[in-house]
Amino acid sequence: MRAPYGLNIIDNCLICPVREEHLFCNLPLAAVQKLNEIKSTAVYPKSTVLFIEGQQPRGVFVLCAGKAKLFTSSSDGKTIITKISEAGDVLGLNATISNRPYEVTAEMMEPGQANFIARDALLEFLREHGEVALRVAEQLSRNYYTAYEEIRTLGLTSSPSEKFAKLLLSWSPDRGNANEPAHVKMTLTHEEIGEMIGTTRETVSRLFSDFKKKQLLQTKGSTLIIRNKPALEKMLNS
Amino acid sequence: MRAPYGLNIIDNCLICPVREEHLFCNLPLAAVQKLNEIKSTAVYPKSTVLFIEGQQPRGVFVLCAGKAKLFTSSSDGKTIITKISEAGDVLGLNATISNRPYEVTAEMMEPGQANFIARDALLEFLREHGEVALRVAEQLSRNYYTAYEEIRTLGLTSSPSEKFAKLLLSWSPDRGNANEPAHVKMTLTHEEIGEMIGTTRETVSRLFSDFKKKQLLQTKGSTLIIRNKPALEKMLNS
DNA sequence: CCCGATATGTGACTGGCATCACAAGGAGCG
DNA sequence: CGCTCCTTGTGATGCCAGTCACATATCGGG
Repeated sequence: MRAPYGLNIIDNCLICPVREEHLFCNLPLAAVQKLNEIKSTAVYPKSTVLFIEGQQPRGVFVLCAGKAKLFTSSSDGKTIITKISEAGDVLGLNATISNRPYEVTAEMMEPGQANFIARDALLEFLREHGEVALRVAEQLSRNYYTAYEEIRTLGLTSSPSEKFAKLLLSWSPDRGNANEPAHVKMTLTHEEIGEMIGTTRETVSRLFSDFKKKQLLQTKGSTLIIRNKPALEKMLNS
Repeated sequence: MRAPYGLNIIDNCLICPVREEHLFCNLPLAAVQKLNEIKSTAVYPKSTVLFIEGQQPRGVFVLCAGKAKLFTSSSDGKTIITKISEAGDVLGLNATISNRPYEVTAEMMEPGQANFIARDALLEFLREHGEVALRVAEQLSRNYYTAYEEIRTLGLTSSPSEKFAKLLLSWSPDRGNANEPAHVKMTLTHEEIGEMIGTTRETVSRLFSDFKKKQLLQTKGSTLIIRNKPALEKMLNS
């Protein structure tokens, strides 16, 4: 099956390639089948906005393919990106469960596909499948942890360079020799990086220069080579 | 029944004065009775640390009386207070549910009392009482919202004065005539206020001077009088 | 392959806030 | 009552990062 934007549509959760790894994808067969019934699938082009911060929650989106950025903005235009979501992630869960407005805006960064599950159907599903409700609670507390990481970064990390180092480390694979250069595909603009660490485009640009001069970093097209992980770690304080 | 520190002990959840309002306090009778069995009550003096960020979670604390501050610190000593908890609040829920280290330290700000529920007992209780699990999920998503508020404050609110205005507004009662001065009991030091809005003691002191000069604010002993709420609101950007 | 739009590099300037320093209130306690 | 410790007020100083401005590079679509 072929969709626009050159994607293969995944229309059955039972045979989803990311089924094993994620919240709604690793459940008893009966539950997955039920989920498969109440979801609706759609394909989205780049820059599609799935939902906007402040909207009443209509339901959750399970991202099947593509990346999405979650961000929140102030009225004067300042923006912070709180998360880059990938396939398997569930978007809008907190708002949907608590029936409060979406706390972020979700926007596709590349073409992708998502399953939508309406709020009512989800809540009914959770009431029927009590074991999944606890899983949802666990997912929510994972989200909470991520949020706390962000709070620490924003509140305890004073300098942009430290935040930048932190971000680079979060990108570099955990495993692998610490002293061996790590290669990372970088798909964000300097502007977006700035929105992730709470600084300006210009500062990010200067940070790249600095870090390259200090042999911490190297770029090759859109590939980023992290040359000195231990040195980056030494820059952290939290 | 009398306890040290001049507090009355509340040893039965069934007759707890805050029973109606909060997570574990507004449940079917059978559930409350079960909770009452698995909890253990203790009284804590000021400055007691209930748990420390990074520790493996032992269980949750239900605060029955007194206030506690939740905060996280970096290794170089910088601290941010993320929440002031009051009677009825459940502390350590996220860590306990997800079995990850406590994400904050909880410290009593005044003498108080708390019920402790061990992790194993709590999880068993939740499995038996499925309806409560969903309530827990709701509570977790409320926590998540609070965390997001904090992220917005830290990330989108640039100037200390704006953050300070935000804090003052969060203290002033929602109801009541907007133009009428609101009286608030202030129990925090400037240092602690600084830790709440991510600035220094000195800056907080100067903010008080400024705001008083601008007729926004007035102090009378430890009572704080917010004189011009609309003007404070106009200072916000998010 | 070309062109407009978008992204990036870099200099100059400036202001707000952290930092340091010290003085002066205020509370608790013997 | 007077001591000490904690908290608060306020000046002087310096620096980092935001802002503005403009040049250059790179991307993507026709």
